[in-house]
Amino acid sequence: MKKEKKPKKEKKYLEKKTLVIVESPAKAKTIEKYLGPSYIVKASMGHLIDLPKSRLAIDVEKNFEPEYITVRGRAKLLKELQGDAKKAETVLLASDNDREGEAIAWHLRNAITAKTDKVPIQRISFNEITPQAIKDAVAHPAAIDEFKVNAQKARRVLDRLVGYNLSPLLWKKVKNGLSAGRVQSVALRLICEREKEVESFIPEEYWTLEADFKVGKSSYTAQLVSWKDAKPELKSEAEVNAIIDIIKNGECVVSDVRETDKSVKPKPPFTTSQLQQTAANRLGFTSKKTMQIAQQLYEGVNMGSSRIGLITYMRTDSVRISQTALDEVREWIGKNFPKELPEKIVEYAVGKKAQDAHEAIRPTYVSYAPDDVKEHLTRDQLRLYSIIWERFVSSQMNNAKTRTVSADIKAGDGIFRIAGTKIIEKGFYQVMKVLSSRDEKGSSYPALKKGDKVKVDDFRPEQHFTQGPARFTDASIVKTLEEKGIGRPSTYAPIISVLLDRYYVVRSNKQLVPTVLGRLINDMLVDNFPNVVDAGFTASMETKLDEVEENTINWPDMIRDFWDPFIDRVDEVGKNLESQKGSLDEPTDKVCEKCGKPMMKKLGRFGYFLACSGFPECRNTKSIPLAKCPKCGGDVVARKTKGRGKEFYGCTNYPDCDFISHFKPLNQVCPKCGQFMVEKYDKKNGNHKACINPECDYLHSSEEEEEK
DNA sequence: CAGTGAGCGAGCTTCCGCTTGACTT
Repeated sequence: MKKEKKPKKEKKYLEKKTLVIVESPAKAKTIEKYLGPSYIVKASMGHLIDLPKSRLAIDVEKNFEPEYITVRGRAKLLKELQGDAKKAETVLLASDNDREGEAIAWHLRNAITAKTDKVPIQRISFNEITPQAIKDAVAHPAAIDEFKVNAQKARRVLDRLVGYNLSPLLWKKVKNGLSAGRVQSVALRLICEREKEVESFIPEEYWTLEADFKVGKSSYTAQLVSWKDAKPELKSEAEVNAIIDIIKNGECVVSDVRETDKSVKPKPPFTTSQLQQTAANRLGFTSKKTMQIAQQLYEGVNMGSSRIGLITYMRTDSVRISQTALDEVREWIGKNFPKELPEKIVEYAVGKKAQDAHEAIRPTYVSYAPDDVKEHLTRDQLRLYSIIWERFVSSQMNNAKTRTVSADIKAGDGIFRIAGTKIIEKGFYQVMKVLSSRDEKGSSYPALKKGDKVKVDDFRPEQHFTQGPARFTDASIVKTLEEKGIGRPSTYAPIISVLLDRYYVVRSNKQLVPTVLGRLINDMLVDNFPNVVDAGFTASMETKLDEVEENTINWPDMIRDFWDPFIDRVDEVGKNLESQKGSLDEPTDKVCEKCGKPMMKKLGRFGYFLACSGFPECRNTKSIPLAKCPKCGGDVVARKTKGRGKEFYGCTNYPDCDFISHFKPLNQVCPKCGQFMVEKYDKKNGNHKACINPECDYLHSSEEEEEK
């Protein structure tokens, strides 16, 4: 509203400035502070120019020339940057120092030179946001690396060709709206193959034997670790009883007592994948939730009067730490735990596949310990910040040391062992609150001496079954993808989300379980495109991209080698493969209440539903009944909340009946009270079944037995 | 820790990788 002369003055002032363009706005703010008033720093917020979404936009006849357009919704920002560039004295493109960043710089340069050829444009790069690193970068501008840009172009074109040819094939053969791609289809394959292993696993019975030994007043429980000089392999109760019979009346003597010290190293600071894994395992966060909260910590939290970014950038594949941060953390450790400060900086190896554009995820200021900031954070923010802070600080502290005392008790031909472990030098554990509660407890040492005569008090034989492979979780799929070089820090969480969105996979008690649809798609892809939906495909792509980057091969040649056989195969499968449409509609034993025909289970836009098999004559549909409502006897069905689309379970008689639960009903009735059972998960009991009735305490572990 | 609440039956979907707000079609 105020009209003053200021804008004009400022405009003139801007003319003399250097325009710096980075990717992230939070980064822009920090860098502007470091560079001072003669620089103006703006953010591109990722790619502004890309392939259009609505069509292939690659001319396969003309060397795979991509047709680039301004990304929808980004025209305004691009114009603004072009305008700023025109006014500026120099433009420095400071997008991330990796393949994608180089491409962003290239697109920006092209877009700016299309408007003006007066302003000099150069590329700068840095791998950490510290005043020194930024000043160094500005002092050494360079040209855009065209070969690196070509490598990104090749990657982009390849992914587009794969995704936009395989997906329509699925629309034609299975169902509209489905998708396939170099990354998501491999992730799906991993999950499906693991499921097959889970299914084909046959548990085998085995037994362990523990015995209680009495020594004076105290009693020790020891485990049989050796029988006739070999590891005991007890397959049945009879075998265990045979051993018990032999040794029950014999003499027992402590044959050996050993003390072993072990050094425990702290873990390296977090990369994105490690953060997601640890947050999933320790805090129960999904990858998506971890990234959302990390973003909040990165963007900053209101602390008193100012807003402070608490962590460094959260999408990184590197464990590298800036010298500034190392100096700071060593000073902090020296002040607070002087005995735990190592002589030298602790070094961690950066992964071979890492592009290393950013530092590890660490607190921006070590001096903000979790306790100091807790009143400014939500519970989840605090928990995530705590594991980041602890992981970083501990990574530069001394090792911890544990001592294990183990005693062997000889009983006939058997050796029973008892061991106790304690931490004898706390080292880095001293800053670990969230992470170490379990490790730190330890157990007491057995007070036994060699030669002590002991008496068996009791035998405790126990039956076990070998455990099959575990299904993937957010943590383990991200770990596996990273190990295989599939996906990037910015995509790990979205990969899981897309598999869930397509109904290829469901999450059940934190486990990723493929659906019938997911398995059908996977079988189809593996049968017809085994070399594309394979981790090896990405590995060989990366090798070739490196060659493009070194200019030893041309990117269109690389694509051509892949394309010719691929498109032939796509055409062949399109012609010859039988359509699977409708094969996913499962018959059910439910009967349509309108016409009496059986109902079918179908997958629609909003998930599974029941539809009358008399369609289109009878258009009756309904939600899938999961259980009987304990309040009114109606059907309990899955619903989604309006906001975040989180699933919950309610009665179809709503609003007449207000029954609701967020636990998933099982197809099972409580033997104690007759209400339905639900899946629950908590730290204490793990995955288990429980009765929905709050008055009823029936509960049992799902590990106990498989009911047929 | 509490609170959570359509309609789906067809045409226009989809990739991977960067990054954050969200012009109203």
